[in-house]
Amino acid sequence: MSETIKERSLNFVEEIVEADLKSGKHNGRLLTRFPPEPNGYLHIGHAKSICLNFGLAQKYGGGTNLRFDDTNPVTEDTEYVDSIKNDLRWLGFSWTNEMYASDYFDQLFKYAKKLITKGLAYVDDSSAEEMATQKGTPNAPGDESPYRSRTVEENLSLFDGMANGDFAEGSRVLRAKIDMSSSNMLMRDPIIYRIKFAEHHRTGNKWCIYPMYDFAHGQSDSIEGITHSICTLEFVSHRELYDWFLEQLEIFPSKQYEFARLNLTYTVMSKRKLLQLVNEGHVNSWDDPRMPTISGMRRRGYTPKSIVDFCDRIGIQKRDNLIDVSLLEFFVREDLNKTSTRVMAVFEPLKVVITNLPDGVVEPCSLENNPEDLESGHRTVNFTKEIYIEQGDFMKEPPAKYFRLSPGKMVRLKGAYIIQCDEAIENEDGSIKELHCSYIPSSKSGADESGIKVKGVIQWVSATEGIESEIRIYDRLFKVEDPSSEEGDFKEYINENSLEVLTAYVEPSLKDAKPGDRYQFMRNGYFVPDTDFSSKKLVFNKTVGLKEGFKVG
RNA sequence: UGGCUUAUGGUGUAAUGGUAACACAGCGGUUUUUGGUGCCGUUAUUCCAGGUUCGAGCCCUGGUAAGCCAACCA
Repeated sequence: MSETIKERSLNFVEEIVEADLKSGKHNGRLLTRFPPEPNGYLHIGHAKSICLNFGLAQKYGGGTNLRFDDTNPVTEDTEYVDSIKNDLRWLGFSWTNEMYASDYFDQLFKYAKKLITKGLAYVDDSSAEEMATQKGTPNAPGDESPYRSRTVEENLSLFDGMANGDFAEGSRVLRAKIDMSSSNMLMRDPIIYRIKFAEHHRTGNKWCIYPMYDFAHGQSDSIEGITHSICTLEFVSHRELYDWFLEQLEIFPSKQYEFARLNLTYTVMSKRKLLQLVNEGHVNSWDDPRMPTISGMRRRGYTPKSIVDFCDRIGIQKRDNLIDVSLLEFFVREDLNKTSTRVMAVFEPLKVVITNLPDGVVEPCSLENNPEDLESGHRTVNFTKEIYIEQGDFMKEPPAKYFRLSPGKMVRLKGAYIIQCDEAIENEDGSIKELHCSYIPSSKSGADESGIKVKGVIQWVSATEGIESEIRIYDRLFKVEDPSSEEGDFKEYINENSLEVLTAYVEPSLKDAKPGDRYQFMRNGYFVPDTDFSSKKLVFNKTVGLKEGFKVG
């Protein structure tokens, strides 16, 4: 094979990085950052950003800081810090430094004073409503605040007063003095500090004033020496302000670049909406397997590799996108197909009596653990006189090309024998009660001398040795592709039937399943032990189904 | 009556002035002791109108459409 692997083309951020590296900017140093606010759990959209930021550093020999953007104590909590770090590690990334915007509160306070001293910031006593009016609209310029012309000395003293707790929450703010008629609303004297008598998860009660995002993020980047500060598209108009602060403060000129956030079909991706789903009980928790959170996907059975591969494939761009969830499912199937142990489970049992197998006989059968992995070995499953098969694997009057069981027809029981259906015993209502079949003794799997060729191979579970297990099957959370763009509230489009719980018979080996084990229930799908799993009560989550070929009806 | 950003098959991503390609999805075939996997094949694409050029998805002009911006959120 002499195929030349075509070099993967660069996305626009990589092009910028390569150009900067080539031109010797920052002496070839590269430092990115992943800046979550600790007010919610990470989701698949964050994974895109994580793969970009950490991936860039890995590819070009730089570093990535994990920085918690914790400037709003009202919504933030250490619980979220821990979950974010846990998710990041699980995805397989390690950060250069663990940082907190709150570590810079002292420095930020000094920066604010510097701005005041330069005549570029002032304390404003206007109410929120008054300031909103002053702001104007995107189509009309704003008006200057009556407090805009306070002296440097007065501003300095008032700002100290704010920090000392002399003023009531909401009574005063510090604003940058820029341009009330700018076409960019963010440049119309943005608020940079507000009073909040709230306990911060790290600084406790040290502060009662907290910087706004725009007065914290760029400066934090600058303090850390971040070379490429990558964020999502809604921050494009913040860039002008970002640059303005760093320039006026005369500090390290980090640069901001923006890419389009990820949207996935049949789900929502904003933390606000996900929080609503949790708080209003539409799902059970942040790590509910239906959630697009990293923790939910982990519990659902997604692998880190499948998520990283997905992020790699969707690329980085500036246009809005809505990615088909089937692409995500492709990557998890691709990974799980190679790595998961094959086992047998029956969800809708139909009893089969093997009439020519004597009572009490137990016939050990050897089954491959994974045909895709020759190292995975074999296990023994016992064949007994009474077994269960899937109801759908028998039809009294089968359609054309139906390869499973029907009166007089044969199928192979996976890893065991070929059986023939001799008689279907019916209940009074005409439904099938059980099947009487005979097995072909010379057809044992691996030693088949019968010469019989059958097209159908089905899974089965011994009725005497199989064990019961709870199975949780998940469907898409929403009934429409893009709930956020539909009329009305997104919650009107919730799929009420996204969770189905049933009881199945599974082969005995699953009693020893452990968290993190991954299984393919043959001819069905991929399943993982849930966090509720115990050897006394087996609980499996369905990650994703196998691709379906032939469909009856 | 503004500013900014974007526009390539059904979905997503390439093509960096020179044959519009790759993945997913779909469809068909083949292999198979999973109707899975693998392998092979196949359908379908440059928002519109002008312009520059030997040549335009790419450059220019003008439209159109979509997204973002008026939180003491990030």
